[in-house]
Parts: sequence; structure tokens; C-alpha cells
Amino acid sequence: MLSEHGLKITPQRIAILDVIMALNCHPTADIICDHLRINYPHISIGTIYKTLDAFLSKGIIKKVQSESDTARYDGVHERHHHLYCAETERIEDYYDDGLNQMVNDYLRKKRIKNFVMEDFKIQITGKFTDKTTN
Amino acid sequence: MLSEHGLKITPQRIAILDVIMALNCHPTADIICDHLRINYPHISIGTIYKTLDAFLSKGIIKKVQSESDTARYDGVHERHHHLYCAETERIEDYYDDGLNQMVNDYLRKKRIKNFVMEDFKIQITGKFTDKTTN
DNA sequence: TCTTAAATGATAATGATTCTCATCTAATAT
DNA sequence: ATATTAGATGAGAATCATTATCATTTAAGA
Repeated sequence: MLSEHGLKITPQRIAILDVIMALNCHPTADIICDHLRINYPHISIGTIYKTLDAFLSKGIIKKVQSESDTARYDGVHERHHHLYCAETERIEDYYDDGLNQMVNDYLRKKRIKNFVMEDFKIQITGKFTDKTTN
Repeated sequence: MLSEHGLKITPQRIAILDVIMALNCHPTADIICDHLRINYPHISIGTIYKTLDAFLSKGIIKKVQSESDTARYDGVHERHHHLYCAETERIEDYYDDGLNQMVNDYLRKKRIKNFVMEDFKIQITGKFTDKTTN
């Protein structure tokens, strides 16, 4: 996966990618760091940020769009949207192919003036009625 | 508007609200500060942040969801979505009642498990083909 | 194995946002 | 109109996330 994108393979990068894929929540850099330190006590937070940037620019991960001040990352590639509770900052993935197609068709046909659409994301805000598992 | 929400009316708050409504882009706290300083050279950036927070908690303004590190604010109340170019960080409002209704109907009918929807927002990412006016 | 460009780690620097606290002021009661 | 007071302001310090610096180390190809 790393070499596919022309990134040098290092133990740190493998570990970081593993953690993001294993935690399939939407972790902050600090949360990623906490998990890495278990097996990798000396990894530097700077390295984590630089690696996350490298992954972002290659499209291996995405930043989650949110209103909060600390960045959160997402390793899921399939097209999906987010359920978001402003109160608790909890974010869950929402998969819905029917919704994707419907909105995609609509926007493609619409042809927005002065804009070429590449992608879209829906944030569905509200309240969760169950408990977190993380 | 301020008294409706139980906020004390001060010249600073009036000025801040005026600036947000006048600039109908999606300004950062710093940009708001720059504009305020023209008529209000002594206003403190701390006051601006505190006032923006007060406005947010009353629902007078909204934070824009984005991937960037600096918060941007939005004073528009009608339901709308955002056109966003990652490269230039430009954000434009996108109004589309047909889209609103279609997605709203779909999601209401769907009844997402363990979640009560309150609202949704669509970020349409891509590239602008014209020049900014700001 | 050698070479080298790139990655890492430690730490300093930056920039946005929040906090503190003494002073001031809007709103209400007098 | 004046006094009272809870809440707002301004200036600056403090915090937190993120980025930059730079000496050292390492992956990858020759």
C-alpha cells in the first residue's frame, strides 16, 4: 500500500497505518499517538503529523470535516457519510448507496454554475440513542 | 436580535453581528477582527471569540464544517450547503430547495438506526471555474 | 556494501483559541 | 435620574494543536 503510492516503507509508517485501520473510529493525532506508544514508546508526535500529511496527500486517508478544533482522520475508502452529535463529538460512519446514487445523479444533472463537482459528503447531525462502543 | 436571545446589547456585539452579516463570505475570527478594527480600533480578539461563542450557542451564527485548522463562521440562516475547493480553501454557499427536500424526505423515511436526525449539510467539493469576488 | 535522498526524533516555534482578572457598562431596581 | 450588580470588555498570559528546524538515522537502489 505504501509503495503503491511511492512512499518509503518504514516501521513507523506501517504502525501508523495499522493503528488507523484497526481503530475504525475517527481518531485525532493524539489518540493515534497513544495507541502507537503501546508498541512504539519513542515515536514522535511530529513524525505522526508528517506521516498523516503524507497519507492525506496520497489519498490513503482523509480528514474528517467537522466544527471542532482538533483534526480527525478517517481510513475508510468506500464512499460514506457521517452521523455527528455536536454535544458529544461522537462521529459514526453512515453507508447508504441509495443515497449516494440519488444525490450524485441529481448534482451531475444540475451542473452547478462555475463549479466542477468532484465529490460530496453529507454530515447528518442529531443525537445518538445508544451508547458508544469505543 | 440580540435581546431576543437574552444577550446583553453592547456596541461590540452589534458591530460584530453587523460585520458577519455584511461580509457574507465565511470569515475567520481574524478576518472579522480586521474589519471591526476599521471602526473599532480597540476591540479585543478575546472579546470577538467570546462573542462568537455566545452567538453560536444561541444559534445566531454557525460554524462552517471544514478540514482546515482555523474556524470559519456563517451568518446565513436559510438552509444551504457549501461548495468547497480544497486547493484554494474557497467556500461558496449553495442554495437548492429541490435537493433539500429530496434528501430530507429520503432520510426521514429511512429512519437511521440508533440516531435521531436533526439536520444535514452537504459539502460539495471540486473546483471553481471563475475568480473570487472577495 | 556504499551512497544518498528521505525519514525520524527531540525540541523549539507558531498560530489559533481560551483563560484570567481588573475595569467598565447595560439593564434593572430605587 | 441614580445606584446597583451581573455580566461584558480589554490586555495580556496561558494552553493546545500543529508546523518547522536540524542533527542523526535508515530505506532503497547502485
